[in-house]
Amino acid sequence: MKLEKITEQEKAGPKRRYDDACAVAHGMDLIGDRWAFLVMRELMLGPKRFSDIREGLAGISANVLTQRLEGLEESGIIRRRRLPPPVSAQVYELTPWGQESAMVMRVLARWAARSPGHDPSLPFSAVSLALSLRTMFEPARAGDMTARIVFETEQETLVATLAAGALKVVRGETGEADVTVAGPPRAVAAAIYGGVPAADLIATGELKVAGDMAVLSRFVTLFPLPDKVESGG
Amino acid sequence: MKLEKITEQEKAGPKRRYDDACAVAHGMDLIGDRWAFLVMRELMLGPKRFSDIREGLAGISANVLTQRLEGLEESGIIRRRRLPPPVSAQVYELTPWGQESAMVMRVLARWAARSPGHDPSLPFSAVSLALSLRTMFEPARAGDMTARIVFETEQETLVATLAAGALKVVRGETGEADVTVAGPPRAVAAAIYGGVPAADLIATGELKVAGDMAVLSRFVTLFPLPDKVESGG
DNA sequence: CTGTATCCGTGTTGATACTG
DNA sequence: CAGTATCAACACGGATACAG
Repeated sequence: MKLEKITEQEKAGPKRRYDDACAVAHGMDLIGDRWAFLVMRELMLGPKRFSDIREGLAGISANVLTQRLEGLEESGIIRRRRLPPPVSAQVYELTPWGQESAMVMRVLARWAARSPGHDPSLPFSAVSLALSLRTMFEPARAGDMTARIVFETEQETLVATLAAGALKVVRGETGEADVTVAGPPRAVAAAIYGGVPAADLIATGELKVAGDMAVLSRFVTLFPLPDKVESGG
Repeated sequence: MKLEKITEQEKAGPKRRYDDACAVAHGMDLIGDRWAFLVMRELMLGPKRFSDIREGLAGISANVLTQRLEGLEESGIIRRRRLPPPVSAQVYELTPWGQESAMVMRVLARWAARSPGHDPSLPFSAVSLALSLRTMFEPARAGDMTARIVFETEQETLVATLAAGALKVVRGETGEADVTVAGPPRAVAAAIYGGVPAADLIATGELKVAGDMAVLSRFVTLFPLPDKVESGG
């Protein structure tokens, strides 16, 4: 009976979209489905496999992730690629246009960071840490500082390279560094955004630091958060 | 039996949020609910009443709009205000912080406008037209041009003021203008973004124009759309 | 007239279990 | 590892009825 492959859903896919030519509405059609934008976030540092995406998205279920990946691929935001034989795995990656959504993410994050309802005590992943560094970096504060800092978390290793007033944050690459910081992303965030002295975090065992502490001490001052909105709104 | 007003939902409001400290996730908590960002869009030109918001949002139902307004107010993005007695009506308006989401909207719109899936033939409102003008305006093309153009649509009257390389688009104000354009937002968009000569639109009766046609002819060239992504992605 | 509340059919989401 | 199947809970949209 499976010969009759009924493809009803193909012909009438009345997905719930906004019926609006406005580019804002179309933008929300693209990224507004639940989890969609966070799936894109997970891919911002490079290609990932299904399971790795899922690991970074606490709470998403497999079927929803499948749907979102299909939708994002259909929209041209991501593509799936099969890695060459040595590792026979499939990965998802942003298309060039998909990568340009980084600007949307950045502006949204800077706006949302000012929200009275933003709760920094919630879970925080390595990918989020990397993106937040890119987002909150203030070149003016860096001056001519040069540094290479490695962040080792349970999930990922991040390398931040500061040179010529620009900051690059990528994942993976190991290599020599001025400082190596090991610990959960939350603890790193506490040092950078929470104003908690690195020494305290080391003392409590939350962070382990090897290398030039002075570089780290200065580095953590380069990421000022935008001001919160006053209670009046 | 209605004496026992059970308020279970109040104490445990397990609204579906992302459990994530990442500012991107929080941003989607704020604007990601269906219709939420478009409700904000409707308020970008100034305060509006419930019914007027709803008119700009074809397809939204009254109960959903009520929920969104509550949610946005609780988030500190909008506030409700009661107009003084002469007009005993309630209006909704963006808070100062809510207005700053205009930047998010702008970047999202510019990114989404490049989407292969963007369909400009869908319904298009006066608010969307106003915002798109703000979004796509290219100051470099304006040079030292000065103009005041009035767009009269069925729903709203918009006034675009170009001076000193800056464009202001507001609603309401009538006043003298170099050109007055009357017709549906779609037709105006066709002239500005679709490259359709204004003369054609006048000939077919889609637009009515009074005043200096030369000003209009130049004005429509100031809003280049970002390039679409090539089919390859 | 301006919202708000309730009922209801339907589609989407999310948790668990399961298959290639 | 990479999804699919199933099912319960919820959100959405439409209609209607109600309150100021």
